[in-house]
Formats: sequence, C-alpha cells, structure tokens
Amino acid sequence: MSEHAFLAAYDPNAFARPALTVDLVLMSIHADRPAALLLKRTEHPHADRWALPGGFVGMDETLDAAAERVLRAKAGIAGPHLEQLYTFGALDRDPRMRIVSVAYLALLPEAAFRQALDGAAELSAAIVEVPWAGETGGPVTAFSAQDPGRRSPLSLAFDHADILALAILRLRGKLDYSGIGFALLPEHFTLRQLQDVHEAILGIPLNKPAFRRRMLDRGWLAPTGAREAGTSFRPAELYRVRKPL
Amino acid sequence: MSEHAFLAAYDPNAFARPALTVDLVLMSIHADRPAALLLKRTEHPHADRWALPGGFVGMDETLDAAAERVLRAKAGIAGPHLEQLYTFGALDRDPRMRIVSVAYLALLPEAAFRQALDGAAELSAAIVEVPWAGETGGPVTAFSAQDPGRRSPLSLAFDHADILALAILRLRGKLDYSGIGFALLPEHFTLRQLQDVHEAILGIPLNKPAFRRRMLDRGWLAPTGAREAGTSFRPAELYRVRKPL
DNA sequence: TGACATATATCTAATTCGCATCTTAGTTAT
DNA sequence: ATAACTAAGATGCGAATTAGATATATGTCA
Repeated sequence: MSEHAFLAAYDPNAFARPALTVDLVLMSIHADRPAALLLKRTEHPHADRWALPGGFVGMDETLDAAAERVLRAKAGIAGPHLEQLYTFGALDRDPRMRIVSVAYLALLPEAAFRQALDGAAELSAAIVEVPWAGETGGPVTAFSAQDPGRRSPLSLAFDHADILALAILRLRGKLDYSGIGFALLPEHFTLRQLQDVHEAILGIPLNKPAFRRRMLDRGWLAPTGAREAGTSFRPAELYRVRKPL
Repeated sequence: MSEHAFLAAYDPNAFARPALTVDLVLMSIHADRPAALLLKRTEHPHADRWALPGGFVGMDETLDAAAERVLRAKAGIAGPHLEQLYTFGALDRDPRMRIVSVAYLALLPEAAFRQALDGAAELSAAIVEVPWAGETGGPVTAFSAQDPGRRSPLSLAFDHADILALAILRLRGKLDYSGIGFALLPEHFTLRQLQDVHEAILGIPLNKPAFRRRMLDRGWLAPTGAREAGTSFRPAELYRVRKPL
C-alpha cells in the first residue's frame, strides 16, 4: 500500500501512537565550565535521579512552542537561543510507556542561568564534565555545582545522559563557524569574555591574538564605544553582535 | 508509592497525541547532479504532487527501525547510510490531522538508486537543483530526471520541499569533514569518482590535486591494489574506505 | 610506436596560525 | 605627582598548512 492510500484510509484513532514530549538541555557557563539545569525526580520511575526539564507536546502547539512553554514554566525564561537537537525514540527510554522525545538545546547567558536557578527552587545547576577532546563525542558526566567538593557524579534519569552528551557535541561543533557562542554572553561583552566562553566549551586554552583576529575578521562584532567598568586595570572595549549575524 | 504501583496507576491514554511518522529523503547522484526518490500522490490531500516516502512509527519499533522498514518496503533497499535529519512539527503540515514527522536522510550509491527506481514502479527520480552556493541554505527545486527537457519544477507535497532543502544542507555541511560522501559510492571507487560526487553535491568544480591530497591525507582511504577497467586511457587506482572510519 | 587522457608528483604563492613582544590605558601604591 | 602594576590590544615574524598551477609518469588504443 502506498503512503497516500494508507493515510487516506487511516482512522486517526485506529492505532496506538507513541507519546511525544520535548526535553530541554538548558546550558550556560558556570564557574568557567559548561553547565546545565537539571531537576531531581521525586517520583517513579527513576526517583532521586536527575532529569532534564520536559513536557508533553500538546495537540495544538508546534514542537518549538512546546519547548518554549517548558522553558517558561520550568525556568521562567523567555527568548533565549533555542534549537532542536535530535529526536530520541528508543523503545525502553521510559518504563511507563512508549515516549518519543524531541530534545532541544537552549543557551543562556550566565546571568539568566543564575536567575532561573534562583527563581525555580527545584532546579539545580550541574557542571558538565567532558572527558573527550575535540568533536569526536562520547559520554559526559554531570557534577553538582553547589558543592564542588563532592566529586561523585550525578545519576541521570532515562537516556538524559545521552541527550546531554549530544548537546555538548553540537555546541562544540557549531562553536567556531556559527554565532552560537554569543548566546552564552550578555548583549555587550568583551573579547576576553568571548574567549572565556569558547575555552570553557572546548575545554582547551586558546591563543589570544589569534582568537582576536579570527573573531574580528569574521565581521560579526561591532564595537559599542563603551568600555568595561570596575576593573583595576585597562578596561576592555565592549562589543555587540552585528545585526544581520 | 512503589514503582510497580505507579506504573499500574498510570494511564497512558489520558491525553490526545499527535501522530508520528518518518519521512525519508533517498538521495544519490544521478547524471552528475544530486537526486532524490519521490512518489506521486494519487489521492487527496496534495493529489498529483510529489512526496517523500514515509510511514507511521509503530508502537514497538524505534525511529531508526521505522525508517529502515520504509526503506525496505518502498525502495527494496537495505543497509544504506541512514541518519536522522530533523523533526518537523508545524500544526498544518498535514490537513488531515496533526502529524509530527521525523525526517531521515538515506544515501544510496548510484547503482542502488537505479535499482530501487527500476524495482518500484511508483518511485521516480528527481534532480534536486540547489540555487544557493556554499552552506548558507535556502529553498531547492526538484525536476524530473526522466525528461530533462521539461524544465518545469515538480510540485512537492506537504512541507517536503523544506525537508529536501534541509537534506541538501546537511549533506553539503558534512561532506568534507565526515565520510558521508563515501555512502554515495560503491565499495571500490576511484579518486575521480569521489571528486565527482563532491562536485555534484557542492555544485562547484574542485581543484584536482588539492582534492586528492586532502582525501589521502585524511587517512580514510586504502588502496585496493586493483585498478579501474574498461578505460581507453590510464586506469585509476581503486580505493576502499578504511575499516574504522 | 606515438597520440591521448588521466593519474601522480613537484613547485610555488598565498593564507593561516601560533608565539613572542611591545604599546597603551587605566588603577593603585609610594 | 610619579612610578609600578595589570591586563587590553596591536604588531611582527617564522612555521605550518593550503591552494593553485605546472610538469611528469603511466597505461590503453590506433
């Protein structure tokens, strides 16, 4: 049977469907390391483990809208960088029922990240430790950002460790050919701050003059004329992202 | 509440859910141009327009498995390069009901592409014309590969033009840092064939010595020792992809 | 044997990249 | 006031990579 014939004869409620959710990786830079917002599960399944914020996709909302709704509801944040990551559909992802989840990556400036953390009591910040270099990929580990002394990794619920790893992979891969890094900075920022973000995401130190040159030669940055305040040394020029990035 | 009790009390059907499908972009190189397999719709909605092969995701199959099933059923192909592209969830994608579709990109060697075309009567090959250069993105147009004389573009059903454009974008973007191009070639191939594939996908001519060097320096290729047959000039070395790509 | 078409090697210009150094603009201490 | 200090920002140069063009080698066929 061809696709169209099948669809035409299809009774919308004749067959069971997988449930559809969105899961959000809310990332930022915390203490010079990549970090994500997690919430501790209090109920079955996977009670006491850490999960990404998520929710079901409504019948009358797009996937992007569902992701934004979860973002508002769980973290009180509106309008950050938000992009679809990947769709996870393993059969046993969730023991309750068949759930297919569309994972999203949201990038927050450090201030918005802290604000979300303070605003929502159930959210916790987790440092994401990335043991692999470059863009090859692999598993990542999450550690509590509250007490860096406890070096025991957080136990993640469902397949959320995989989602977190993919988020880091995407972030690293897009970092230096797209403007994705700017989403982790405030509207006005110095070149040093931009370099700090890149170094935190990549996990390696970068050469300062080379980094400056590359960034300025891209033509994405516009100097504001204003300068950084509150330093005890020469204040740095503040830049903003040029309008048609 | 114990996990068992929780699971027992959980009603999986409490809320309405969008339907979930997979749509496949079956791509190859045809007459030195990127091409895709389409099927003509015979019924409403979008009758007489061209659509990507697709199907519903069963309750007991993963997304990848659903894509492979559609690939076998519609094109009689097994085991090509298959990767998830993006998930499309606009509200009005399909006028019949809310359908969320996970798009997949399948890459076929030219021989397998032609074989699928001959094996399935309802499938047609379409040349994908890409008006934008580089990796910026934008809309693409499909033309019939049967009669290249008729230069009127094929009208695509649903949001399948968007899916097709994204497939090209992904293919172009991954072409020269991943081994994705090899999926469009037979097991043994010459460097000239590899370059032809890259030129067809990118839509620009490439410098031969530079291309050779880059490919060989990657370390992904292993010479087979055998040589191309049937040429009226010097036969080229046949290469294969090194095992752990 | 020679013409032909392409593979393969060589050479050179251009670009990028990393590193070291120097200058500049502020604050802070004397 | 002045000197010391710190990090920003600019400059210069060699190494390394890359791209383009050209030349040579190789195998087939007339």
